[in-house]
Amino acid sequence: MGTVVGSVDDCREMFEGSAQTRISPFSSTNQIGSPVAYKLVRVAGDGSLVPATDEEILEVNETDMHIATDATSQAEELPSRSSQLESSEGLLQSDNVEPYMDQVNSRLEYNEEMLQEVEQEDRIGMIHGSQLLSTPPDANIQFSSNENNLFNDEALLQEPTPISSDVQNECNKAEAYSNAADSPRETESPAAASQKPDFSLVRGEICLDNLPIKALQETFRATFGRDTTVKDKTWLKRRITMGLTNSCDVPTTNLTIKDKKLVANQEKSTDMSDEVRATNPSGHSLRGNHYCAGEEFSSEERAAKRVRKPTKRYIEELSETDEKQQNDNKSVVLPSSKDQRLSEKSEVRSISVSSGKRVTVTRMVSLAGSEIEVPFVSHVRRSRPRENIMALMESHSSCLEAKASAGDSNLNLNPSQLNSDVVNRGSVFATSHNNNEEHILSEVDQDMEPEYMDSSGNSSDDNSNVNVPIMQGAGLRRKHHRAWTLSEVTKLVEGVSKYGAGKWSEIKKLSFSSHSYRTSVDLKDKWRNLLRASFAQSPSNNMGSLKKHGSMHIPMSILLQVRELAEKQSLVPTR
DNA sequence: CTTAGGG
DNA sequence: CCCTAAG
Repeated sequence: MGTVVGSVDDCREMFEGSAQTRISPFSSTNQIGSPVAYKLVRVAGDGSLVPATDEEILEVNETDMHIATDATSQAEELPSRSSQLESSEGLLQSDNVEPYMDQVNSRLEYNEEMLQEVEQEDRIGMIHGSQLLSTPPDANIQFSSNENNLFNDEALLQEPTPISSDVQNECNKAEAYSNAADSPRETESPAAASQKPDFSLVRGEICLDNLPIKALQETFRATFGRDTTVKDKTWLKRRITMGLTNSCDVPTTNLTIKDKKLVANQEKSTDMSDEVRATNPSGHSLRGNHYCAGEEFSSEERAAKRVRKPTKRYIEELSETDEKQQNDNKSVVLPSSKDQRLSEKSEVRSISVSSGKRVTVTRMVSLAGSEIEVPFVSHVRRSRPRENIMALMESHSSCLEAKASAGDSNLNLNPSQLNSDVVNRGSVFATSHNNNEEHILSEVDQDMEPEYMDSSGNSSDDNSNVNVPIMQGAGLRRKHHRAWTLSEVTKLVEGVSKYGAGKWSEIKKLSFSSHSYRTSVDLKDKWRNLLRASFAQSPSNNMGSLKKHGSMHIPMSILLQVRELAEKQSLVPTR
């Protein structure tokens, strides 16, 4: 439907050429790159699977599944799909994209049709069993066209604005979409098909238990289209099973596969149509979604004994894991102090409070070959570093399943990272000081804060609601935004008057000792803004109408002070 | 690490 | 706010 669909060869070419980074608005990035498409899904109440949005994926990345420990809230917060639909639609409207609605709706219907077709095909394929692979070539094309439509629809839903040039975002999105649109026919992505893996091994019913490692490896290759050197039988079986069933819900016990499905592993094809619409771009319900992969894993993990759970990161990095990992694991890189700054209390709270009793939350970490138990802590990286890391990783692996190198063992680069994180935050926990600290401090701030509130109504800033708004819609930037308080501004001004502009670290140390956040850079920036404001407003006092409504109205007194100081400083640069 | 500036 | 280049 208007979407350009490349032939299988095209897909392959794109795939091999690492075309993931290529972004074409309408030809739709064909991100079937990896032969294995892991779905990040959320399990709805009825057991059906709902694809994760890209935001969810990000969230999961960040918060991992520590939220999953809070089992009760999950159930409560679990939104029905219909409500998600509503919210998503409401979102659309509020985003002023009504013009798109008709189009979107029609497209959705269309997709439903397509999905049903696919479903049918799937059934046929199942009936014919071994003929799955010999399905007409156009079947693939049809499918991918469907997927492309999905992609576009989602794009419309989430981002009425033209596709951004943000490669990273795009990649994530692409991931999510490919996930959402993945057909029940899992491994049969065009790319995989083009590589013609030997499916003879994975067809029909297989009892992996009886296979020798060699055969398992073979099967692995057939399933994922790449070789593996892993010798762990259990691991192999799990991986293969997961690949075949396209699910992570793979108990270690029952490894029999029928028709590419785990026995008693109900498919979700019927939900596909819902999924199309249910993908909620809204950040609100994300709370409830956090556990998406979490619950499944955690519950399963218990049954799965010691088998390392395939977290998302694990899966992601497994592909690019290599021999060197062994060495890397030894050296635990301690996070920079910058990482620690801004250990958001919201995080801390969510762990210590929401999980109520501090159960010895531990998680298995495979380190240097053996698995160790470490205090469970989310490797949340709310602060910059995480993004940077991701960016770096992105630039290297660039979303696409990395080289076909297979993990040599259960461990990979992750544990080290994770571990360092754990160490870091673990100490924070031990000296649970940090948690209180901020609260106390913020109280201090509040005490001298019963000040005015302005149009933005934000004097509550600081301590309380720092919940980083999960900006849905366009701009995902601004990870943490704390509105500057009047008291803060005042402090800043007086700090500048005392120590002079430019002595940000001094000011921070002496006047902002209570505000853990607000780095010297922040102060500098704020001061710059204040200057700008103070000067922009003076020439003509009729600036009122032009003033931005969102920002705080800084009292004239302060503005005047600022200007005064500014002039003073400009005359005597250093003093 | 701290500043200064550009984005 | 974020990111970086420079002391």
